[in-house]
Amino acid sequence: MKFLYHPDRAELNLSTVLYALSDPVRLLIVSKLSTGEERTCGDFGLPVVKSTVSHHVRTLRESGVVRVRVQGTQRFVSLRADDLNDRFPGLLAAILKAYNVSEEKQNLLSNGQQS
Amino acid sequence: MKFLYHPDRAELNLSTVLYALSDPVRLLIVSKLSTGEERTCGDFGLPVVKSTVSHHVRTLRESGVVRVRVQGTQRFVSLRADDLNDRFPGLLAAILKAYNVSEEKQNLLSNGQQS
DNA sequence: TCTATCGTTCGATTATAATCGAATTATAGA
DNA sequence: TCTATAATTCGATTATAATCGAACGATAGA
Repeated sequence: MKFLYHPDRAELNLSTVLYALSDPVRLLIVSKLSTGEERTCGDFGLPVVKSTVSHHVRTLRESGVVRVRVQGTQRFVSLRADDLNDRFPGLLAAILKAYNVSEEKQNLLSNGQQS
Repeated sequence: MKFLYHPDRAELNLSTVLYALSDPVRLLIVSKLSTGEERTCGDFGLPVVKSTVSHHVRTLRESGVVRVRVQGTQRFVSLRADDLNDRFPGLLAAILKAYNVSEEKQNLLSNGQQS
């Protein structure tokens, strides 16, 4: 069984988090997690193959943006909203709000698959 | 005389802006501009050579984070706070606040020069 | 016109990362 | 034990970018 590294709340680094959130695919993942519910890796409906999804989820996890929980053959991914809010108050909300009014999601999905 | 490209307010792109802000040197530049005053490129006191400063200022300009104004042999750089606030309300403030309470500035400057 | 200053550009190096497909691992369930 | 499923890892490719030093360009001022 693999150990999945997650940085502690106090170790969250601003540039690292901003970098993790600066990729369109990863922004889409975070947007889909913003309801607060968990999703499995296969459940994101992303326009990239599964090994690429795995790479992006790992980047988000190692930066501290998401938490990954193993159950059986699946990984349940959730937003670390509380930790992010503690360290960077208002940041996640501002990014999600900006993302939702932008057309970035549409740009990404118009060449890929749907919700 | 060179024409300096600046994206319009409406063209600001979230992932591009986040990427521009995900570099420690560029975060330091933005932090120093956050008083609202202009600075020249040579005036940032960064721990990198001037060609690297030029590269970072260009990245910030082309992403829409800063405006660059030419006067004589100098470039006056300022934050596009109004444009960023219009498109991404709260984002800049959250990032600056997070940056100021972090130790990233210290990390960067401890190996370089001061203020 | 000469020179110093400010900044950009260029070329090179090095590092990082986004992406894919194939192979692999781990687990649940028949 | 066998098989299907979920996801990771690996290797390769391609692209991007951070950094430096050297050369260049533009301008102000002597």
